[in-house]
Amino acid sequence: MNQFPLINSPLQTFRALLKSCISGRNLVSGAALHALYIKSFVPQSTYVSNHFVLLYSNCNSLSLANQLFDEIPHPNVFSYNVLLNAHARLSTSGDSLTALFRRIPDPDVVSYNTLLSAFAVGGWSDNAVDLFNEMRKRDLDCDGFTLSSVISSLNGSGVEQFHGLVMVSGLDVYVSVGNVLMSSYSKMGMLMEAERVFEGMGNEKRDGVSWNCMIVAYGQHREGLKALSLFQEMVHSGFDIDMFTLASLLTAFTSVKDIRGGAQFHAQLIKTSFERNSHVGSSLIDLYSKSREILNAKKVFEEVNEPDLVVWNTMISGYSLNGEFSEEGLHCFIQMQRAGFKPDDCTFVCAISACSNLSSPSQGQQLHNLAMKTKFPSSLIAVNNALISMYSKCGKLNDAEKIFSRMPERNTVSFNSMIAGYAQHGLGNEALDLFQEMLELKNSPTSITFISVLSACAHTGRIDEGLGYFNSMKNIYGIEPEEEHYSCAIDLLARAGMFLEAEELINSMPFDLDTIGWAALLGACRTHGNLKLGAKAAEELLKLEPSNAAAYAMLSNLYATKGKWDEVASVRKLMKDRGVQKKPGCSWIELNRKVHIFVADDVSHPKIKEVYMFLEEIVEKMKAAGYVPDLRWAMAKDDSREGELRLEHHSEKLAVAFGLISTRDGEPILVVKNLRICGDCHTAIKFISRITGREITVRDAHRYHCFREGSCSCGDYW
DNA sequence: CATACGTAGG
Repeated sequence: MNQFPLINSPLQTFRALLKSCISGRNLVSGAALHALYIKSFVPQSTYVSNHFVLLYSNCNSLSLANQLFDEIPHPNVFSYNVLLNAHARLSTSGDSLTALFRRIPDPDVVSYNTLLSAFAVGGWSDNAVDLFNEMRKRDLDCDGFTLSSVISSLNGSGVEQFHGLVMVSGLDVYVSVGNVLMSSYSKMGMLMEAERVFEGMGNEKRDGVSWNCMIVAYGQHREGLKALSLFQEMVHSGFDIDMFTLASLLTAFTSVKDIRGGAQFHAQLIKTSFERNSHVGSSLIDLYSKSREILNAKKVFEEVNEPDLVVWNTMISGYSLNGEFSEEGLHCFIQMQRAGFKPDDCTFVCAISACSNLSSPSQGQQLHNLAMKTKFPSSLIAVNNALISMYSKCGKLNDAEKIFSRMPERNTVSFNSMIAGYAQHGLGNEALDLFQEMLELKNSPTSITFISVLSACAHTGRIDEGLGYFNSMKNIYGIEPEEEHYSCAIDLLARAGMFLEAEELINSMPFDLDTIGWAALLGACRTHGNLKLGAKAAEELLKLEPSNAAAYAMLSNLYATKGKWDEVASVRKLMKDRGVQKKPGCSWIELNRKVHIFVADDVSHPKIKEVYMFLEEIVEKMKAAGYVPDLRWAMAKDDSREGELRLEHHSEKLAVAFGLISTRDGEPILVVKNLRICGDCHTAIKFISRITGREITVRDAHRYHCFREGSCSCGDYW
């Protein structure tokens, strides 16, 4: 029942009704009251008008709020503040907010706070700092709202100074200020300081958010157990759990890769009110995606009650993290828009990286165009970083460079992406030059930077330099080398034929070499004809991955190089006994937005006759130029026309031939292969590039090969 | 009458 006071004056009743419409976001009754108000003889007051602006703002109608504001005869600072808040919530442009703010004749602390919080949400930290300094210049007293917004906008930088300011001005009584200090310390990697703030608050000064912040902090520092026990303590102390608590705890499980723990916790949530919650849902989707359980992620996604933008973004990101589901990721991107959501910067980052996996430059280009038409609430930097990776992975290194050079602002990830692009394309010198530039510009390298740097050194044969960087990781930058870095270092040594040093490093490293490292060692042994170590590497690799067909192939190839045909046969038998199937190789090329796929000995493509004719002709020219088919790659024992034909019909040759006959003279082409390129094809395409004068890029499962005028960018290292 | 902290992603 409505409990309106009966004896009060009509005006009081009117105000009570209006307030109930505002808090209940009841646009229909509110608008009726508005009509009544205009028609009545009640004197129009700024106070009541402000309430109507608030009503329309709460009901998400910016245009009505604007319209009504313009009709207020004498707007006061409250009127402006309410309108400013409406704009902060419902519009995206930072400039228009500032313009509105500048129209306020005499802005008060709340005006400043409202704009500051909008800056914090939008990530415009420079604007926030400027505005904060302006406040202090005007001698306006800051309060807890001011500082929590400013500190939050800075993403942790300068947290110690602000902590000092908080203490001297006595603003530590505000819980939110303590909370944002904890988050900031955690973001800066200062877990101890965050804990100290949390301890200092004590249970009486904490709220639920304080606990949530601390759980998030433990997650950020890969302290899954501490996060879990803090959660239990929180429950014990009688604090209410909310969706943020649960989402943060799930994120902590994800950060320590504790899938079991996360899934167990998920099971406990089923049949609670949080089961279909969107915050919890997005954390679960992320947990399952990062554990390569994409089907479980999808299941959670389908069960979320009202998926919001974050949920959609997480799902798209999940698909592109699980590369083989990238197609689904793009599909999801389209469905999201059909469901009425406007993609934000994060959506584009995820969708663009799906295009990287698919090697689809045309879809990537489309997304690029679309992204450029969109005004993002936060900076473009992440989108540009994703575009750099996408264009390099799609073989369009020039476009990646264009993006990089035109970026108004770059961060470490930008450099990492561009350096990785150069390294993957075999442009070791360019990669290392950019690395130097990065250091000169005082961008700190990360562990990801060093993976590209080390592989660039390996491909350019810079052994000493590479080892120097490897050692500098820990000594200069305090970055502990991980499995991948050791694998790169092994690769570096082994490619140069320094097998003793490689073995020494393997024996002294703090963990076991991973599959990538053993594979690199095996590959190098094959190139250098090191039977003994190669056999050991193959053994170790097959212990870890008994069904790695490429490992058998490389080993049998190594034996074949040495003419050890009995061993070749026994490797093949072993493979057969274990039921290992060679993954069928396939190559594809995208022309005019259509993907053409070829497998070995293909007969299905409509133009296959022309393809074979072209190959027959060019092989004759190649032979005249000195090409000798390398039958070891045909799995054929002796010289035979059959083996030659089998080579001639490898999928990458078919795709290259099709690309050449379907494009204009001089146009570069890109072919993608699901496995590593075959050695004979590698030699053959070198010849083809010289004879046809074309630039042919092949992206295989491992790296890029850019063939130009008879040589390959990989320098025959692969 | 209005404003803050915490969930996804690069």
